[in-house]
Amino acid sequence: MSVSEKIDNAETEDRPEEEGRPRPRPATIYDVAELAGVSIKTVSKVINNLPQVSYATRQRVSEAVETLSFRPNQLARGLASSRSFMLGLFCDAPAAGSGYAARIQMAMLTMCHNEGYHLIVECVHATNPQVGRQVNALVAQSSLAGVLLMPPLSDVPALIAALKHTKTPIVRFSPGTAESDVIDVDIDNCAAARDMTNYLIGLGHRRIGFVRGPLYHGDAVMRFEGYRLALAAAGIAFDEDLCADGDYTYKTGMRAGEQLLSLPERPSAIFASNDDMAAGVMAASLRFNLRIPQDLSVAGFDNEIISHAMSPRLTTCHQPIAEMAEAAFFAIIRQNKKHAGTFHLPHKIVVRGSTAAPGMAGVDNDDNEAPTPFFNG
Amino acid sequence: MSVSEKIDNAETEDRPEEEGRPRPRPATIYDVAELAGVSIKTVSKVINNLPQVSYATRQRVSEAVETLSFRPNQLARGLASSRSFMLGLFCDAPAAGSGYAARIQMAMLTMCHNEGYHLIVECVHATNPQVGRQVNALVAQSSLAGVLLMPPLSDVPALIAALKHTKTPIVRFSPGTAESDVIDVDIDNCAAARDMTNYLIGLGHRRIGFVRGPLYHGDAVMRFEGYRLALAAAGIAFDEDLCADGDYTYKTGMRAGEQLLSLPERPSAIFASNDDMAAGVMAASLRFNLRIPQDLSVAGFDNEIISHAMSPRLTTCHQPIAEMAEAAFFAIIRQNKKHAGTFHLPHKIVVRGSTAAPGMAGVDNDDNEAPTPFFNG
DNA sequence: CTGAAAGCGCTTACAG
DNA sequence: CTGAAAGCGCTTACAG
Repeated sequence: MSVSEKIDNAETEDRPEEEGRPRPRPATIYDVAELAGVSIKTVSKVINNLPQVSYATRQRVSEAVETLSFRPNQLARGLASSRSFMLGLFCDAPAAGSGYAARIQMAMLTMCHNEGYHLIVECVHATNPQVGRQVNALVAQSSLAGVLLMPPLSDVPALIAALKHTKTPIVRFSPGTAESDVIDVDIDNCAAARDMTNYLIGLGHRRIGFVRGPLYHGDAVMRFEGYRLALAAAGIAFDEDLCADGDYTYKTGMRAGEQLLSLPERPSAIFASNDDMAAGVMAASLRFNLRIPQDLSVAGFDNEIISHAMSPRLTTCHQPIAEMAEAAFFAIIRQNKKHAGTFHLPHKIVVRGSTAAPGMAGVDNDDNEAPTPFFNG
Repeated sequence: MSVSEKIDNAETEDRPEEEGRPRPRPATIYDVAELAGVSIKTVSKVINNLPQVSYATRQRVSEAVETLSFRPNQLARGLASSRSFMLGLFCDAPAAGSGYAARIQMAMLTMCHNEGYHLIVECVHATNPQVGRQVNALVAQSSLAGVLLMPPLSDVPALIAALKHTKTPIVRFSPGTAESDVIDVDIDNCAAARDMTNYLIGLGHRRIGFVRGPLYHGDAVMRFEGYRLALAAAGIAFDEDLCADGDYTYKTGMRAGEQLLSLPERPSAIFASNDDMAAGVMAASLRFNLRIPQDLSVAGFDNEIISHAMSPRLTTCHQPIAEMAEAAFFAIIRQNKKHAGTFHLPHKIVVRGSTAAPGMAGVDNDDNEAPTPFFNG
């Protein structure tokens, strides 16, 4: 089929079927080379932005690309170079902590779009013993440029081992365990939880309840640790009775809140490991007829959209999602696992109306907000 | 680096460097054919479950596959057959209505995983005039087996035209406009909103407020239509003053609630087009010191997790997410756009504590729940 | 029931 | 600065 025929056909798409005409096949690198009067090698250089092509030639090729609406076939490219422009994003069930995962995904999507990559999302079950097989089946088959692990997958040794075996660069978000030859991206969850606890202590709280997250989440472990460190530093004895367990869902947060508020001597503040659970605590406080923050201060973690959507709005800890996604992306693309290590991005305590000194009414000041938008920002 | 050197390196990954050993290159179809003593054609048949291979041969090939941990390279497969095992999921920014989109994505992930497909998620901006180019760059390049359009992308003509041009099967979720040669999957939003309105009317409500969703969302249009039809059928005059606008976010729901509750003669019930906005309405009602449902009934739509996570829990309309994903998946895979048309899946009104007859206390009965889980179910 | 050969559309040494 | 050729790992008519 000649180039002109092809061009012709592409145009016929909206008209009724015409016979005797070959079907519009997308233009290939050969078509471009022919139209530009160069070899395919030269075209390849141009579309890959490689040097050593004269300006005039580059220009001519670009025009041909434009004329033919040529788009290099990613499959062929990947096959020939054994490196695809695809990143794998592996996540567990989204039920728990879904806000964080969804925001990371969105931010990664933006990065990929800007840089010409694509994101393959895969659902992997942390507890599946076949996890290694599943990983190989995907990674080996598709020469993924890298794999991003969302918690709690960041801490599944079998998964990481399988991934390392395939030589795929790995980025783990918010891991709780150490691992060699991988890139870790998170905030310092321990320091952040310590900061939040210190803030509550600074307000005058002494009996501070804590709602733990699921301990197979590394970040949940670190946040609990930060809480304890802050108490210790302030000379407040740790009291297991002031701790309750949740799995990062609203419902378990509510149960935990009921448990803590049923104590003979109830806490004056409750710090939940994430915003969903903090929302549950606030719901529980209604049943005890407690005013927030006069009778009970509540703090969350993550700066999820829900933390904004309550009344009073929730004091929480902001994670710089977009920056984390950007760090992960470039670490995986550019450094190709040579620069394994940890990226600790800065967190920020966001004070809103749900916390105050014991017995005091709250102040909910919009100016306290992080200036960055919640999503994509 | 020579091939043998390369092979060498991979093998040594966990052990100290060994010399003289070829590197573990992933097994190819040739390796399998050699080990099984057959041609690659036969191997191809076996791995693709094609007929006309004797049982004994199939057995031998399968063993070789197992022994070598062979996984067919998806890139090569896609290139050779010009059909990949990848589906594209296109969504707009996730801010509004993100719950629905996230749940669809999760359900599609499960479908893909079960059926050996992969999901490429792409962020497309409905208002981007270059939308056609963006689509081509992805679809044409990767021979996607099909593309799933999430609202509001379901109603972006330029996008759909570009997609049709590439001959890719298209599934639209919850579209508001008609389109030929595509597969549509949704519930009957109009009938569902009518059912909900009828339910409120049946409770004795006459002044029923309505919070519209963004009208570039087809489902928002249909839900508004259903509300009006129900009023008309009951002989209740439509009153634009009882309507307010939102964009499916909590915040706009709260504003809409404030607007409607500030009316001289305020509504006894408010039906919001989605759960997030209904939650906003409930928050607004607090500021007016209204008890729910005694002073105000509130209904939402979608049966999002948030509808469960409020007190009282929200009366809403359940969408069968998993069934929608399944219908979409098989429509795209099997029917390959030959059977274009609409799949209307059944909705279900879920009555909870936020609605009651005017002046009456609510009943929140767990048994009213749809027995299906929220996610994946 | 099975094989040998061509081809999918690129990239990549190797030459010049 | 550019070209001709081999090869990535599959599928698919075409033969038998």
